[in-house]
Parts: sequence; structure tokens; C-alpha cells
Amino acid sequence: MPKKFMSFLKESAPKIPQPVIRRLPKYLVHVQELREEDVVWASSQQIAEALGLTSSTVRQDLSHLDLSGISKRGYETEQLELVLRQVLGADIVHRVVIVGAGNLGRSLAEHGAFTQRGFEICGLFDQEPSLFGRQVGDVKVMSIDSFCDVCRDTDVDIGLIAVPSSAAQGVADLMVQCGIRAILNLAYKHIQVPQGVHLVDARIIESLQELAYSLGKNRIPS
Amino acid sequence: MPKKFMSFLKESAPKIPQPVIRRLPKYLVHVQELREEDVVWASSQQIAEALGLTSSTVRQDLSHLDLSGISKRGYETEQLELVLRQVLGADIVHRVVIVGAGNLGRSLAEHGAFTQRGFEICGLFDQEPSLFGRQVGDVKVMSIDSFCDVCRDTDVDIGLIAVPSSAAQGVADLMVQCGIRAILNLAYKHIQVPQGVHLVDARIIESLQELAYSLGKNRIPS
DNA sequence: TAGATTGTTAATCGATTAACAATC
DNA sequence: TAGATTGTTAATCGATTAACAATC
Repeated sequence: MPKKFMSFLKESAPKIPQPVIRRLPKYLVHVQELREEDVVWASSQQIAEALGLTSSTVRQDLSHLDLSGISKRGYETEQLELVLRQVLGADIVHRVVIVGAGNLGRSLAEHGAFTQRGFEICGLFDQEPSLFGRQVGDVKVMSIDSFCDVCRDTDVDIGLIAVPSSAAQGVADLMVQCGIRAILNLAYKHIQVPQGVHLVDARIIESLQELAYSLGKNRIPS
Repeated sequence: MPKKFMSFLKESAPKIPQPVIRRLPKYLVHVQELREEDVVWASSQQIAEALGLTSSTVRQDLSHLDLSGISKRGYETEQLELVLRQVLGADIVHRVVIVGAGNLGRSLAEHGAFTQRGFEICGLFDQEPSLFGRQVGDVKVMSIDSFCDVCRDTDVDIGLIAVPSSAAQGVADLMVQCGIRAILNLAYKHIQVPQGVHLVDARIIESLQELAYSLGKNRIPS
């Protein structure tokens, strides 16, 4: 198959395995650091070492991208950053709405790191009338009742669930109903979405529990 | 091998595979819901359906726990919750310190869901003098300079990194130096820790990028 | 009892790692 | 050129799924 067509395929029918996709942000962060240090080339071995992977994994992962390394030098950091940004959508702005204006929701709405990375908060919603109109970052808290209308007027890419776990499924249903096809769930709750809607769990409490397991403090001593 | 000794083994030398551990919190949340609805028995099939798994996976997963199901009925929800809580350390209190008292760090310190789940915030630290003494949830912001002293006085289980990515590695080093052996990293940065220290990444921005990838908005159209 | 469901073994699937020819 | 490093194929490893005897 001609190389040109191969690259076309990679762009139009990308079937990058999930474990690889989950590592791509790591590569992006690292390569951006390298570029800040004016490093022009990075070998799979060097990248692997910095990220706690094997060089084999790095080469396999990067082979899914529209990019070529060069023998004896490795990968050009500028090109690598470019391609990673492209794949991860880091070079366009994604519009994010947050439902839940409690501590967590508000702090995420104000969190500069999102905007810096191209995730623009375009709406913050809650149920609680006393919060309506309160300025948080660049947006004001709006009533959840206006959620669908706002989604209709704005082109929303990603919905963020920051409500208590008991309300999480309902919010997800609402988001799906309003046409949102990508959801990040911060609640401690398994959520069901229809086929075609992408759901990722933030797993903060789950992560703490995983750490608690690894500490094994309440294991019966032998 | 006698059954009694098997169960002893499971408790003293638990080698539950990581993918299983990551699913255990899901089971716990679900079984707690079932118990609120006074459901006494749950079959692997029912659990699988609720959590988007196969019944085979559920049975395999639960076989790592010190628990037996009963043919024709399934698993007793009370016993299942008990065992899951035990394994995930949800029945004892873990002490958590947060470094970084910005929006995110403060909101986590105030986040009721942590305390509810047995993670007690016992310290919140920052570099910025203007924040010192500020009351956030149950704690006051302290100087990062006092971090090691506080860790020495308190029995800290888990350290939470909520600083900008450029400072994250330094904070991790400090935590390790002060004897913390379990770290949850909320920064968008790969962090290196010595062997024996447990690190979990919260991956919030990474999750947004994963969703951005799945939306594929900036893919070259065919 | 008959049928449903467990616990476990075997089969499949997919991800990671190793190896090595190609190449710069 | 000689040596390092890629890209890719093959081997290994581990996780998930299927199957089924045991059992309630």
C-alpha cells in the first residue's frame, strides 16, 4: 500500500487502542517539556525512561501516529508535539459545560489549567437558586432548567458531571438528551450511557481507595 | 490446600491484579445502592448488567475476595459490602494531606465526599504566605515549610498533589522524603517516585483529552 | 427434582515485550 | 564505515470470556 494512502487511513479511520490513547497525554506533556528545554530529538529509549515505559512500547505507541522517527536520532520533538496535539485535539478549543456548582464544580470552572489546555468552560449549572448568577471564573452559575436551551445555542463538546453521586445518572441522562456525546464523570458512581456516547470516569475517590488498598492498613496481620 | 489456609493466604498475601482492584470500587458503590434498596442477594449476572461487565468477569473478580456466593441465589449484599469495604480500606479512616491550596486544593479539602468515605483531610499546605491561616473545611492553610514537621507529628497515609504541574515533582519528592508512601497526583505531569511508593494519577485533563480524541473534531475529514 | 448459579479450568483475545532486519 | 535506533514481526504475558461440572 502506498505510504500516502497509509497516512490517509491513519487520519480517517483511526483505531488506536485504548491503552495507547491513555498514554498519549503523557507523551505530550513530556515532549512539551523537552521543547521548553530546546531538545530537538528524543529517542524511544529516552522517552521510555522518562515516562516509566519500555522503548518497545514507545515505538509501538508512536507507530499509530502519522509520524516517522529517524534511525540514530529518534523522533523530532517539534513534529511529535504537533502530531500529538492534533490527535488529542489540543490544537482546537473544546467547549465544556459543568453541571454542579458546589466546591468541586466551581473550582473546576475556575481552574486555569483547563483553559490553558484548550478546554473552555462555557457554562456552569446547578439546581440551587441561591447560587444562580454567581460569577465563577468566566461564567455565571445558571439554573439547570436552562441547560437544554444553552446547549442548543452553544456548540457544547464535553459535559462534566460534578454533582453528588445520587444525582449523577440523572445529569448524564439530561446531557445525553441535550445532544452531548462526551461526558467526564467526577461523581463516585457508575453511570450508564447509550452506545455512541463517550464516558470517562475521573475516579478520584476510587483512586484514593486504590491507594488505601495498596497501603493495606486494615489487612488482618499474619 | 485446606480452605481455612486459603482464606488466610488471601488476607496476608493479597495479590489481586490491578484491573480487578480498579473495578472493586464499582462493586462497592453498587452493592451499597442495592443495600439501600434492601436487596439481599445479587447474582453475578445482575451485577454485571448494572456495571457493564460480563458475569464471568464478576465471578472471577469476586473470587479474589474472601467470600462465597451461593448457587441459585448469588452473593449476599451485606457480606459483599463488608468484604469490599475491608479490602478497600473503607472501614478505617485514612489521613490525607493536600499540598496546593489553590482552587482545586481548597475544593478538595472542603469536599464532603472524601470525609464520608473515610478520607480525613488533616493538612493543607501552600507556598503562598497570603493563604496561611485561611480556614478551609476543617483545616487551616499551613506553610509548606512546616510540611515535614506536621507529617512527623501526624500519621499521614496519603499525600495529594494539587499544585501546578511545574511544581508537582518537587512536591512528590518532599512527600517521599517525609515518609509518605501513597500519593494521588492531580497535576498534569508524569511523576517519578522510588520503588515502594504508590502513585496514582487523577488524570483529569488527560481524561478530557481522551474524550477530545474520541470526538475527533480536528481529524482531517475524508 | 429441575433449573439456576457458582467457582474454576480452559480458550481466546489483546497488550506488552523481545528480537532483528532495515537504515540513517 | 560502524554503531545506534527505528519500524515491525514474532513471542510472551496477562486479562477477559467461555464452558461446564459441582451444588444449592
